[in-house]
Amino acid sequence: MSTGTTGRELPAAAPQAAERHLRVDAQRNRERILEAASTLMATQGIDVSIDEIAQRAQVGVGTLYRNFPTKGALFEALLIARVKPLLAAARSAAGADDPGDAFVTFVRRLCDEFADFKALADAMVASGVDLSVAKHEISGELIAAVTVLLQRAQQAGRIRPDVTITDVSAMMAGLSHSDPSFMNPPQRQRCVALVCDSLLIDARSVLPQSHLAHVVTGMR
Amino acid sequence: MSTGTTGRELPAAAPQAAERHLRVDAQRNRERILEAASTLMATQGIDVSIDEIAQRAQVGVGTLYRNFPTKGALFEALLIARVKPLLAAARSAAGADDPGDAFVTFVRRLCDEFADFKALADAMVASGVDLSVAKHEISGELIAAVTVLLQRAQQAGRIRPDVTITDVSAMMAGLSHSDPSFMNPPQRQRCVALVCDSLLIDARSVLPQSHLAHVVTGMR
DNA sequence: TACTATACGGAACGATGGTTCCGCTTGTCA
DNA sequence: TGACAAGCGGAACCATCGTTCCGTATAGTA
Repeated sequence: MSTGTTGRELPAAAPQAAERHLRVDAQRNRERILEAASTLMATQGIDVSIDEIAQRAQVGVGTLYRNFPTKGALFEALLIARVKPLLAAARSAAGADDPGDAFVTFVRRLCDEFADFKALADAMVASGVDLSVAKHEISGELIAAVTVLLQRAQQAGRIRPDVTITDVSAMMAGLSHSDPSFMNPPQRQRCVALVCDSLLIDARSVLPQSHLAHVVTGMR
Repeated sequence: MSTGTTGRELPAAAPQAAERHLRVDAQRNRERILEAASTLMATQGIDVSIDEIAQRAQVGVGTLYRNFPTKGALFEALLIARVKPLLAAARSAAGADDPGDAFVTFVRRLCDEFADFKALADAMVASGVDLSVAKHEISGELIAAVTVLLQRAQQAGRIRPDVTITDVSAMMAGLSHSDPSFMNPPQRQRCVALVCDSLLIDARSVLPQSHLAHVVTGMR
């Protein structure tokens, strides 16, 4: 997929490194691009412009496109790097002693990740498809892992049995809004706690303080 | 414009419409524009292009701009028309016998509205600011009315006391996603039920079926 | 009917943003 | 050190979209 139609051979975003022998400056630039993109997508999400990324990485847009054939490819490369540890976490959580707690912990982590890297939330929201229909391999694996986690927690009698993985996905996507004006990280934590309360059979958590502590906004 | 809950008149839209004496063709075109915009924004949200609206209304873009100086103005005119009945509903709900049920009913209606008119959801999400900080007058009134409704329900011991209006706004905004691939109306209803369960002190609703066309949610 | 203020249509404009092209630079290797 | 493939930068291209402008059409009126 994504071979440049011009026949210009490009190091593919994901399965590179091994065969391809990059010149040292090219290697350095590639890393710069990834770092810049990661930083910017963390705060601005998918809406960062290519120009801005290239500028921050101190390369020209041409260089960026030599490494990643489209904006989507760059985006995906970063996303996969983010999702992989989540996948591992979900799998290990599924084997935990208390699947109920493990589930809640994982959901919390997922939402923290959204807060740390807006692009991830954007991906889940804008093309929520990816995570519920397993369009991409990695997304499919994640959703599969979370499904197992959810089932274990339900079998253990901790999560209400009528909740589906689609419900969970949808709620997570809902919490992914990153409009900082009111869905800031502390607020998100409160909402996560509420959502978890609704999923758990016998829980009523103490809501974390809202933005009084760290965040200064004009509200309230 | 699908749900004919009540005669939701399309707006006379602007304050100046009263004194201005429009030519009959101009009047007709204005109505066509509002109708086209309403239809398109219901499904596509704020992202509809002006060209598309003008085309559907069978007028030129110039005509559209003569009636509404910016895209935002047109958008706002439609939005106000949508929010007004909601405002009335919130106010009347605040005086209901059982504020807890009234609160839940209102929240459900709000989400239905999102499903029927994506632009409303977009407004709440993209500039969620409007509803939580009362940037616009009508938004401020709505949030004030819902605040009263929430407080009554809390005083009646139905809604957990640690929940704030900001929590409610944030959750509502979260549920406003309209990616039809997985946050379709039936799915949204399930999520609304879950959210309501998390807000209520002593409730565990029966989740509506996800694939049925119309659903009855029984609250206990 | 003739006149004119009002309204109309849609080409053109300017901003934005992703993508391509190509002349120039530089790392690498013999 | 010299040659050249690999890599670089960024102007230019193209598509989209909100908005403006202006020559033309017509409703309303005398």
